[in-house]
Amino acid sequence: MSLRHALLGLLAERPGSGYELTKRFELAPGNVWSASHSQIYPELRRMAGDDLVTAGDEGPRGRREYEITTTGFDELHRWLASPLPERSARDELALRVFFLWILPRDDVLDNLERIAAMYRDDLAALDRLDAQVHWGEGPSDLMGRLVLERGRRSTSTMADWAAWAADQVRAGRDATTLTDRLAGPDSGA
Amino acid sequence: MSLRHALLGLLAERPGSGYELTKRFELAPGNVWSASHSQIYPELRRMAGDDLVTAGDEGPRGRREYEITTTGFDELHRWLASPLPERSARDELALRVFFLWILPRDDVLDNLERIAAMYRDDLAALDRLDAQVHWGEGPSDLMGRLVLERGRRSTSTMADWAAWAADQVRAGRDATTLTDRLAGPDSGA
DNA sequence: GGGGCCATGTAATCGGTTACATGATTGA
DNA sequence: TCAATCATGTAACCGATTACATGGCCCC
Repeated sequence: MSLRHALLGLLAERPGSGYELTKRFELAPGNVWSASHSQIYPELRRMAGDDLVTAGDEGPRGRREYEITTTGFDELHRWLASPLPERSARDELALRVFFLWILPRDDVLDNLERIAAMYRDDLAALDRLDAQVHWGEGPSDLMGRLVLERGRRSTSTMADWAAWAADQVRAGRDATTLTDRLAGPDSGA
Repeated sequence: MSLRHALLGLLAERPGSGYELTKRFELAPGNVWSASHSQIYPELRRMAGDDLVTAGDEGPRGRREYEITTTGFDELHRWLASPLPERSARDELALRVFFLWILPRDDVLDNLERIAAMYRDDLAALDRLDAQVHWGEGPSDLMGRLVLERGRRSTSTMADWAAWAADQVRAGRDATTLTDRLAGPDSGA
């Protein structure tokens, strides 16, 4: 139930409406979590029902501002003190690489190179995000920068890995095992 | 619908039963994807219905072996040629770090250090996995090793990051902004 | 005989995505 | 006036997790 805690965390900084929280999500923690408004609105209601947040009166265009309660703060603290979650092991891109062996060697190389390029693009996107966020000097900004740096390091490592993986395939350590579209008469399948 | 393709990929190597595929999942691609038997059995049935696999006769204890069809191979190729998936941006651990700022400085450090230790454990687990897998010399083994190396690099980068993040907090660049349990009389909150 | 593993299934529930749907406000 | 953006909601569906449930086979 991470969405709930993410919302509590965002509201711990300052109150906000569902719409606003949806937008905030795309910025700072967008790097590590995402949520759509269709998920956020009902969740905020449920949280109000559980006394984790209080719902303000309806404003301008149906706008309703939520504020974290002391119960909400307690829950947030409880979450942060709970055992560390396992890493989830669900990476579709890596799964694809795992099965690339069924393709001819050239296609494998093409895939790995496109993957490397994609990671490099991701890295550039993170830099753009960094420039876009109005970093302050508070403690939450420090953590935000640390998490962004995490994304940068991770993405950069993956870009390097993909390039390295392409080299491994290219280097021919296994030229005879990967199926080769242009395989000579001697090399078999 | 990655599970379907993951199963096709595993069956592309050799046929197997639902039980066996569940076990195989934990090994080679366990690093990057996971699936439980309760998900695998019904999916194999549906896949048989879609002619992606053929179900063999019932064996010893209800065991039924599945084999990939040419339609299944086509679908697997189609998947590998489809546009690269976006990276999912769903990392609960990073989300937690993002909200650590609400804790006192010492607890932040404690968390980051435990996270670094966890990554180091993960890295050791990957090495154990490596030792456990019976790597052959085929093309699928090459890709398997590449994907495992991906996990190693990623995990190692994250371990370094967490240690670095702890240093950043410790280094006091922000000692006055992160709440400090032992804050002197002058430093306020 | 019994413990452990092989082997398969179902049902409830949950979190998330996608699509559908509506309308007010603001500024060019 | 019209487009963009603010602002909120619902419903269908889907993939995944958890728990429940059953029973055969093999070896000690």
